Amino acid sequence: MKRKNIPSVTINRLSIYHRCLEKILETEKAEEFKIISSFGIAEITGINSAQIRKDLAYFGEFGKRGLGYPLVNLNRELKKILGLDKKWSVIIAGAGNLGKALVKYKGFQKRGFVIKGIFDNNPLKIGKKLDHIFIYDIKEIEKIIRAENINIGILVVPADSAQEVADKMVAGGIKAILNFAPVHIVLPPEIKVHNVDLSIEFEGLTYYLLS
Amino acid sequence: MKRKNIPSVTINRLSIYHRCLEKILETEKAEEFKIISSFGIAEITGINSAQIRKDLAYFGEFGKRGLGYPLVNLNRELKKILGLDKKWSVIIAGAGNLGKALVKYKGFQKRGFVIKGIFDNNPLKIGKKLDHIFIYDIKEIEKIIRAENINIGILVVPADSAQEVADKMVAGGIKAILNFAPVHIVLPPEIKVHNVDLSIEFEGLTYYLLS
DNA sequence: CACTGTGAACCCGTTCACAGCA
DNA sequence: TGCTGTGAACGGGTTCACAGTG
Repeated sequence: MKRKNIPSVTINRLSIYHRCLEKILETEKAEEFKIISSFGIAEITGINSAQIRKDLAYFGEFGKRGLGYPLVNLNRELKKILGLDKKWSVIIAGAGNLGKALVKYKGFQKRGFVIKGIFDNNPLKIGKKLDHIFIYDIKEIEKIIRAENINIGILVVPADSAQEVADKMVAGGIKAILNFAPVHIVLPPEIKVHNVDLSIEFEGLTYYLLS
Repeated sequence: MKRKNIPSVTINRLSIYHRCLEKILETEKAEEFKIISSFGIAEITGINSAQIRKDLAYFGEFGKRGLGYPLVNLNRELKKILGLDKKWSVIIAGAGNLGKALVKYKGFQKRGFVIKGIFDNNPLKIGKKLDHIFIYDIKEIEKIIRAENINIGILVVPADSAQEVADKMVAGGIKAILNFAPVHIVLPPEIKVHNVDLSIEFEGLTYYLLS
């Protein structure tokens, strides 16, 4: 796969296109021949149609000129590109409020993400279950990542311990981390890290409320 | 305030700088004269030092050449710029898992965000409390936004009802919305909307795991 | 000397506009 | 005719490099 020079925002948008198509297929009962144009997707997603065509063109020629994109086929291609045709093993480090919410979020299973365990250092939580998922001692995280061949780690621990836990994840052989802790964590370049920072989103809003 | 032409990513970074300074002041016991350089902040945040200087320069000359930025003063300025020296009234629409997690998240109070109410359409939830915050019928959202002069609405409802609830928020006079629902919502241009899309973050990771 | 503030160069994603094709 | 695919222009954020200054 020639996965080079593709802007990461493009990947984010592919994810939006995919969800858009899924929604249509869900509601309109999969008609094999249905076609959607870049303008149609633009209408729903609010993204510029030229942008959509360019994004898709990075990965192939999925459309038919004069018509548009075959809905079912494009959806399948997007799944493949994003890796959503596979199962992914996930663990969650941190059994706090956000960790709980993520465990219970049903959208993940639907997209092929399987939560294989939760980790915490609180003795009151260790050994219990959260929505049928076992809570392990954080000390075991490295071992279990290796044993279960976990792909993705979700960091929802306090900022102070984020780096430390991330290091353990990497030691266990994890390849990607979604970091909710509000700190910059430093890891080997081959580890893919995405940061989700809720405070930033809030503080961005208040800024604009002042003007 | 000359709040024009400033990239929104700059605002996000200001928020990071602010948190960085807060952290230092917290741990090192506020020394009024302490100075930090753009290189120092760069070290901690992983952001290019020229970038940091340029971001700060949008809002004034806070530093001293040859020395750096006075820690306490810069922190105060950032607070002012981001509007974190004020109290903000917030409501949450949707008492699901994520809504619950947000209510319980203590970082908000610390930053001046006061949650004034939660809204849901589930009769089993209406009238109860979540972490001392009352759960109202979603039908009352417009009324209460107006009565309580709410600034910010958090949308954590299902995608299907996101637009509808957002419209109600706007009708009530809300000025900014943080949208966790995975749909594109259309609102008047004067309403500031930020989207937080967790699925996108996950699907971005799986893409990179394939290459 | 060290570090800020900033014009200029650079880089890269977005948008335009249109040739190509069903 | 209608819409894709794409080269080219555009726009704007990032990085560089250095003058300015305590």
